[in-house]
This record gives sequence, structure tokens and C-alpha cells, in this order.
Amino acid sequence: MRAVRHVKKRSSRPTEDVFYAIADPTRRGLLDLLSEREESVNFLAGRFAMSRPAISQHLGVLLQARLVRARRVGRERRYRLNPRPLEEIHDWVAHYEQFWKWKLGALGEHLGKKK
Amino acid sequence: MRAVRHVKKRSSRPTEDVFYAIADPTRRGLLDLLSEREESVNFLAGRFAMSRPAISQHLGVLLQARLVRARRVGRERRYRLNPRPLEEIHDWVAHYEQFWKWKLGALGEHLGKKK
DNA sequence: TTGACAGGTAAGCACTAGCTTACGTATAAA
DNA sequence: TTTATACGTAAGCTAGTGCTTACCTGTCAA
Repeated sequence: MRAVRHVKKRSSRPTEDVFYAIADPTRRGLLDLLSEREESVNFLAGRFAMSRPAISQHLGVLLQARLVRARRVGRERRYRLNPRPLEEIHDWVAHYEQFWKWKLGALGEHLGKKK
Repeated sequence: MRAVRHVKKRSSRPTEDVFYAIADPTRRGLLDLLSEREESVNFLAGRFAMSRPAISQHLGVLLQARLVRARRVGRERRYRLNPRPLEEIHDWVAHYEQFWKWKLGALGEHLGKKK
């Protein structure tokens, strides 16, 4: 009876994870462009130094995270921002906001005392 | 003269990227634990279903992103939260906050009219 | 109809991320 | 001094990411 190599499968990312979706700078760039107005895939692809399919795949990730929505217009497909899931990020970071705000305050007091 | 396969090296991630650092749920868990008080590596490792070296590596990523700081205490190494870099996330998401707030407002108006 | 255009999707590749076990090193305890 | 503890780091493996090119389908224009 020999030791069995224990191969644990890494817990696969839930495809709708917003934190994962915004980790990529290209995807943040896409969100930025789409915050102005809805845009076609070709337009978006023209703004980045990579192929159209690559952009299409990034948009797929954003779609799964529900950060964008798509609709057909003629033979184009227009993507637009759906900001709502970003609220999760906002809420998460808001919990930590107090800590750096507090630090700032403590520093201010400290300097005040020294003076 | 034959075609040379064009292998473009993907632009490597800047190791200090805060968006990348917080994309992993284990690392967010670590930040959460450290927001209470400073903790040793062993304590932290005890809170997750993975080996101590794995946690050590996650802490390394958080260190590079400057999200935590470490100090020696005896033979322990205590990590503590440094919330400041999260301000970048906060500022980024704040730009989008207006959009979902506005949407909420528009929905309210719409419902108001219907009534 | 036929052709051109928009864009999704499959296949394949290099590289990276996230884990493991094994080992090295600094500090404390015996 | 020796031994135990806390931790980092190296090596190695698997699966996932981010790109590419090739190909397909749906829509408009001629």
C-alpha cells in the first residue's frame, strides 16, 4: 500500500467573479471606453494593440461578470456598460476605507501634538 | 525564406498591481483577517485549507502590492494590513459609482411618473 | 444571389498562477 | 550545543489565461 499522490484540484474560478474580471488592464480599459457610450466590437478592437477575437474574448468575460450588456444593431453588436456589479467592489473596499482615513487622522493629530 | 512564426511575448504583469493582488479570494481573506490585528504566518495558515508555504506565497504577493507589511517578533513574522494602496481601487470604482447611482435615480423618476 | 462586412468560436500555443513537497535558515528553548 | 519552531524559498506539476490564426454564421449592399 503505497502513498497516493494527492492531487487537489484547484477550486475553479466562478466565471462571474467581478474581482477577476476587473483584474485585467485591457478589460478595465474596455469598461472605461464603454462608460462614455455604447460601442461596436470593431471600434473597441481598434483602440487596443491586439486582435479583434482577443477583444471579443475579453468582452465575453465582462459579459459573464454582467459588467456589460450587448445588443444587435444591424450587423454590429453594441456593448454598453452595466455598472451595477461594481457595487460589490465598492462595498468591499469601503470596509477598508475607514482604516486609511483613520491613519490620516492619527497622523494629523500626531503632527499637531509635535508642533 | 519561410515565414517565421511570430511569437509575441505577453506584456508581463507589474508585480505591484493592486487589482491583481485582490483578485484572489484567499488573498482577500488574508486582508480581512489582518484588518483586525497583526498575525503570524502560522495563525493565518491555520485559517485556510492549504499549506503554510502557499499562504506565505500569497503574503508575498500582498507584500509586493504593499497591501501588507511584516515585522519580526521573536521567531515569528507578523503581518499587518496597509490599507493605503486600496485607495487606487476606491478611486477607480468611485468613477463608476455615479453611473449606478444615476440609474437608480432614473428608475425612481420613471416609477414616479408611472404612478 | 452574390459578395463584403461584423463578430463569435475553436484550436493551439507560450506563459503564468497556485498549489504541493522538500529543504534551508534564523531564532528560541533545553 | 543541540534540538525544535517559524518561516522563507526552490523545484515541479496542473490547470488556467491571454493571445494568435482559421473558420463559421448572420446581416446588409450590389
